[in-house]
Amino acid sequence: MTAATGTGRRDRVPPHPDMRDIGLQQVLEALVDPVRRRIVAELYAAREDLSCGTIDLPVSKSTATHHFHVLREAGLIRQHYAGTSRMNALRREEFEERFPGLLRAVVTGHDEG
Amino acid sequence: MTAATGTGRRDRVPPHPDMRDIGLQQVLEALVDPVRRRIVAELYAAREDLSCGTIDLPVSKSTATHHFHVLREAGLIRQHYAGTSRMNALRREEFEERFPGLLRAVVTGHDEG
DNA sequence: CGCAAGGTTCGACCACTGTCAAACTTCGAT
DNA sequence: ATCGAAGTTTGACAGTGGTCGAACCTTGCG
Repeated sequence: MTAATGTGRRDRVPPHPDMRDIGLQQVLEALVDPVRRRIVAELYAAREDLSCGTIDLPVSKSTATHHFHVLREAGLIRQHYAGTSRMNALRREEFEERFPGLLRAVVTGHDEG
Repeated sequence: MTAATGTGRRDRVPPHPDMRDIGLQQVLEALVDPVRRRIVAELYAAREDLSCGTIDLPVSKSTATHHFHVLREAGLIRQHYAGTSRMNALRREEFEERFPGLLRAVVTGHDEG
């Protein structure tokens, strides 16, 4: 059913929310978790797509999946498949336009982890 | 040390943490709550001390007390008594120095409540 | 084909946190 | 000295969300 967004191939491309539908509440809920902030920080530093496995996290795979899901729903990352790997990238510009200064402030303010 | 900001009269001045002891985690946990963000936003706009009662919140008094406590512990506000009223003010400059851009980004990104 | 690598889904569990009512404290005014 | 206004403290409760293991699904490859 329903040919997700676009390409038409398989719906192996998960649904990404429009940035205008993202609320500050949702974003802060996403960023309050240290594991998720770590993901964001790594993507911020990497400046390129990273597979889930590339970012090593102190949690199980299923938990990691959960975190990536939350970040995607909050408009922070974009995901797509490359083989069996799921690639992740920050939605920098879009996010910056929607919440100016926020990403930087959060990524910069590192002190734990 | 430290001399809790000011008068020295009674210790009706609650303990305020040193800004250097505040972590990003703590700050985000404080700012993720809509009621607390509302408090911060009002203080941000007011630019002067406000008593707890002045800021009307959709919660009971005891809950309000809790929220102010969290904000104080997170280094976001400074409190002192004036009669039976407890006055609150943002720790603007200090906070800005410790977490540049964060306060503005959060207060600016209003969309809910 | 069959198998391993990389992720996902599904329940279940547990800790944390926001919430309130009730009783209490402190100060100012009557 | 008494009363009310403004907050605080305490205890209980409920919802949420991060966590895991186990079973499952895709894709790439030999």
